[in-house]
Amino acid sequence: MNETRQHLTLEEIGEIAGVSRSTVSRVLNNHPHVRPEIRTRVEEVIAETGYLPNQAARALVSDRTGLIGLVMATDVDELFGDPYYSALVHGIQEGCSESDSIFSIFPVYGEHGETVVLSTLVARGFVDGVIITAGPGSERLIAGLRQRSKRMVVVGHPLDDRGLLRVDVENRAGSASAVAHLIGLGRARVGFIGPTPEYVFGFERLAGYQDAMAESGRPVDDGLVRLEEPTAEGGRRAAMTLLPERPDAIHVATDPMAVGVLRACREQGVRVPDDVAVVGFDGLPSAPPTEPSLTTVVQPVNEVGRTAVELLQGEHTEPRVVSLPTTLRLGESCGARRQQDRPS
Amino acid sequence: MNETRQHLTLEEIGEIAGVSRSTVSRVLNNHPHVRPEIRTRVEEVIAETGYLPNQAARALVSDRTGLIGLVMATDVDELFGDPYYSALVHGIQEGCSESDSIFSIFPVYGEHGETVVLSTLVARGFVDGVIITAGPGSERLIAGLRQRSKRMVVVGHPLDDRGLLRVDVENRAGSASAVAHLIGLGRARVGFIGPTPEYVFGFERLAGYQDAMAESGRPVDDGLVRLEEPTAEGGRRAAMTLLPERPDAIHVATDPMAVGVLRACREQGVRVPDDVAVVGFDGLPSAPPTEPSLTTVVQPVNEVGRTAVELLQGEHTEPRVVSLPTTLRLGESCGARRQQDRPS
DNA sequence: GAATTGTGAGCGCTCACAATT
DNA sequence: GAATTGTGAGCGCTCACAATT
Repeated sequence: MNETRQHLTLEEIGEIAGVSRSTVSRVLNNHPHVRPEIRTRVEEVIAETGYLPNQAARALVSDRTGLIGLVMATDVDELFGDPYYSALVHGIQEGCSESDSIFSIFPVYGEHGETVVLSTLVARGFVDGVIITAGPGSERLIAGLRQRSKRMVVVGHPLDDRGLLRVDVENRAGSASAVAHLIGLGRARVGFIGPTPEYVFGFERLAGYQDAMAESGRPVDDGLVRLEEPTAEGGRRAAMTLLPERPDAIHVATDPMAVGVLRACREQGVRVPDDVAVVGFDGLPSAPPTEPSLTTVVQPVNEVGRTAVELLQGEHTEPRVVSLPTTLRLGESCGARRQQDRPS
Repeated sequence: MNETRQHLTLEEIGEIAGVSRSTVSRVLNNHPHVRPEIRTRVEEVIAETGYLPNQAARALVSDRTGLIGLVMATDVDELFGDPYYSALVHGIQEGCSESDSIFSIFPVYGEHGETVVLSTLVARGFVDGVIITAGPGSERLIAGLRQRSKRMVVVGHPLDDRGLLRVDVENRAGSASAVAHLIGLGRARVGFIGPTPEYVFGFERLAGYQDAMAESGRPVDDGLVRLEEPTAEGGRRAAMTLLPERPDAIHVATDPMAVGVLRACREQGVRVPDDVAVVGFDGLPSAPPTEPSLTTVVQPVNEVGRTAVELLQGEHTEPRVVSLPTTLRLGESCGARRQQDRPS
């Protein structure tokens, strides 16, 4: 049993291989200018001894750890089970494995946790860069990180977006395309249901709705707009007060809210898509299916994750926003398919 | 704007405060033997400058990082949404914040990821210790970590359990108590549905079932035992072949499987608990509710997480298993409540 | 003489440069 | 003289010890 000795050093490996620590270091880091037979010998010794370089020493001199951290300021119970995080983590994983970084998630809990993350984790040492998602729970953390972190990429849109390196999706254009689609299907009274104002993406999606309405020459009727908490229950509540206004289409700013809207329609005997067409926003891979299936604006969360890693790796330190385009995915809830099915 | 300078050192802080780097270090690490006024002055300078110690340098000399890593060998899509991980992460969080460690999750993907974790992460440097859950997907990783890691705690029971520091729950006693409960309610033909043999906990829970049957003097009828994949669908399949044997009770080794069993009963017109009593195993906080509500053996996953951290912090390096007791939580599916409701 | 402070060395690497082939 | 190797210094801390009050 080739007992891996606890603390071999470069120096000792060099001694065994009959070279200096520098040469071993060169082999380890794939530097050129090492004679092939020496390289082979050193590699053999490394394999035999099971030597692994001390990361702390490496980090001390190179000021890099190779770690990328996703800071999750949300409560654990929420983040587990959230299809958005699932997709985002997936994308970040891909990005990290392409760039040979190690991906780690730091679940942050309470103010104490925030302090720890701010100080120990990021500001001095543990990670080369940090990815953090925007949202009401992370505003303070982002503010704190802004001053200290060498590298931070924010996913989404925090209230205070000054001077950030950000990745986002085209919320406004995405919602506009959804509403334009509904209008194109002949819907006349298009409503909007979205989250309360602390969610910036909700604002942007509302703006997209207004864009498309204005574009089509329709009056933007604030009576057809409802803002609620971005959950299924919030969507249901919003729909309960919106349906009496007799909309014939609703653009819902998040899929979970759209699930609530569908539920409200069922409860009220409103047929989807016949009476009301519904188009959501999110289109996450692991979201549960709905009945009828949901037409929705798909945000490329996987791409968002990969892009966040790329930005973190890149050289640019100046503020920058990368905005990724969305796509409209047709389901049954908007009535488009049915129309296609009809003989023309 | 008090621009945080990028790389202040202990030495520089000392210079500003008019003391040596040693004194600053003592203040930072709360060592005794520092004159109060000096301590105050140093603390002021630290606060003003926003100084934070370099973690790499600290780790290099102290051989500790303060990081504890949860290695997740499962596919991300699975682990997100799994109530077990959710509860476990919660417990580990609590344990870490009590012991002033930083908690990080390392999602591992594919063989490349395994190598990275083995070498870079654990063996030399990044984390002080590693927590990893047992399961078919993590056997190889555990084997690899076993030789290298200074500290590893395995949660659950891997096939190869030699020489490990482990935390587990009392699977056998828990299942035995469930079955004893069913027998005590007057059920005569008690069946067992559990996972296929690569899941060690399934074995143990089966053994508990057999214990309780033997204890009550009943024959252990293998015709009443079904092993399937540990999912709702697996549970349903198992029940489909077990129900024709006319059991009047079933102990199901995992709650997700029990959900499938309930579904099968519904499909077959078998009433729960009237015709068949069902007792599950898991009792996770964020598991979705069932109809009827499930009587189940509750494993203290939160405690498991905390205990894992404690073991990691502790001084013992000799192999050791901590086994935490389960509790039986009554729901409607076993018929106990109904009996209590009856006038006696 | 006990409490407080500073000095020297060293943790294990990487990098620039000098020394070797 | 170009390719290859080794030496010295230093990254920013902590610890043992010596020196100071």
